Amino acid sequence: MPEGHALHRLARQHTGLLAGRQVSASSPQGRFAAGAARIDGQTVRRARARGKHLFYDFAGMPEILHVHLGLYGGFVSGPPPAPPSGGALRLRLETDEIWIDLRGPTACELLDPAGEKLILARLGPDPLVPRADPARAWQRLRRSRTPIAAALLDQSVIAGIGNVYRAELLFRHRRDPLAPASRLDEETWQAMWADIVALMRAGVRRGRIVTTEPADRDRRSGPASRDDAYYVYRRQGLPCRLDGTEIRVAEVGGRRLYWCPTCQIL
DNA sequence: TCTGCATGAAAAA
DNA sequence: TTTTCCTGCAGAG
Repeated sequence: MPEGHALHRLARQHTGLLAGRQVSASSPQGRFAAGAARIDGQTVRRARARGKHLFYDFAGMPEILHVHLGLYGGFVSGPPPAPPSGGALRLRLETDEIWIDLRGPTACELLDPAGEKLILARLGPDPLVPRADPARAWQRLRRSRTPIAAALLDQSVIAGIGNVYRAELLFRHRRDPLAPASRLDEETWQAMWADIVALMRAGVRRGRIVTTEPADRDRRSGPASRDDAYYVYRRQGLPCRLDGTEIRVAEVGGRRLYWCPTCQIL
């Protein structure tokens, strides 16, 4: 489930649950045993998200916990008592009031501040970070001959967009996904940036991605089914919502891309 | 119960 | 460009 909105939501949630609290940490699976031992007994300052990365700061130590969920990773949390720690449980954090389990992450490691800086340095602007600078992304896009659909997934261009947001953003702006990124004009890019900021903020509020209706504050839930929540994502073979053309699918940038070949011609 | 696929990205080649 | 990480789910049987 993790595109950028999900990570920002987790950061907010985990800050609320852990900030100012001393945590017990363990790695029943063993793969993060040394790191968990270092964290054990520390007081959490806060959790932060940048793109699809999570960072946890601690009050009494300079190291930072870095988590990247990748495709499979996920958190589960709840009130005590914690369930038996079976399976590949990479990290469990516990306070008197909450347990948080992390399974299957691509990255779960302790970094020094320089290591964190290295990761942040290779991330493009994150639409969910206030005052993030879309011009940094524009400087990359305007010179890139790769398909716009591949460029949008490149985290060093924009941080936080995943396969759902890229397909939906391209549809909403009628862009041919296979056209070179450099074909965009600056005005279009600014409109796309404003749109992805609004879409992802709505995603944080709702806890899910919905691109087919306005980001209305009062309608937290949105459409009942996934099919109604998207214009093109995973709708291959179904009729386009706007003109009825069959939605297509192809591998672009290493992931499956969905688009309407008649609506998206700009 | 089994199989294939999935919202990601680094390492290997 | 391909492989690997190795979880969870939906759909088939």
